[in-house]
Amino acid sequence: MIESTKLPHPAREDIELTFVLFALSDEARLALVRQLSGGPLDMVDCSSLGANVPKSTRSHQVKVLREAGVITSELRGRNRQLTLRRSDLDARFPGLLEAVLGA
Amino acid sequence: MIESTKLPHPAREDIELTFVLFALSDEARLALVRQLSGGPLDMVDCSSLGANVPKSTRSHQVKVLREAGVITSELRGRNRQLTLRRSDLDARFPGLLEAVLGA
DNA sequence: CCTATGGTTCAACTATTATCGAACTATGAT
DNA sequence: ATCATAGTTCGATAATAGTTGAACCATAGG
Repeated sequence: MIESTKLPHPAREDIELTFVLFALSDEARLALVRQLSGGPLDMVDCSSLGANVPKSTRSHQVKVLREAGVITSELRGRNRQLTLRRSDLDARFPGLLEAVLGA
Repeated sequence: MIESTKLPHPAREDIELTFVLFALSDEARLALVRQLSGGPLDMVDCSSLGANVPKSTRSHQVKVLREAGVITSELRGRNRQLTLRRSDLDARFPGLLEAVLGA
């Protein structure tokens, strides 16, 4: 049995710039990050992921962002709460997130 | 006969964020951009592109950056001079380049 | 004009990434 | 316990991106 409840997240110091840039270089993922900039959201409430998109695809997009260190995905009740790792990103790449979100 | 002397560059207003982020999400291309942040360089002098890398590969990497609007590639004599489009990028996505280069 | 240099383009191949259905897992509610 | 909900994981396939050699193009210099 694998602990799928706790998904792996990179530590702050292990977040790599190229991975972050790649994760943000997709319209759908970028839209999700914009939505999360307003505060944490349950995955099911993330309209930016698309209504008629299969959940396996949504899960994959979220995974890319999570593995890059852009968001956290925590189990809360029956849902997964997604949170933008704002302080980690700001600490590691000052100004980057602001510039991306401001654009 | 195709005008390969003048390669297409997107206008400032046509530079898209996701394309820029994608172009920068590759280590080799990012290294080139870092090198160009010190000023324009002829392609042949861009050590960041790798010494034993075939020219077709170098040309391709440069093309991705050019088509994304990150650099210009101008024919100067027998060489191609690469220039970081700093003012265009700053105008379009304030703070982005600084954040990426500063990281 | 001829040649060398620096680079582009093309075509084929490889590798990575995206999409999606199906099966499975975890939690909450009845 | 059963069931519905929310999501992950797996495996297959499609789409996109990277690498490279060979052929071609443009300019500088003899």
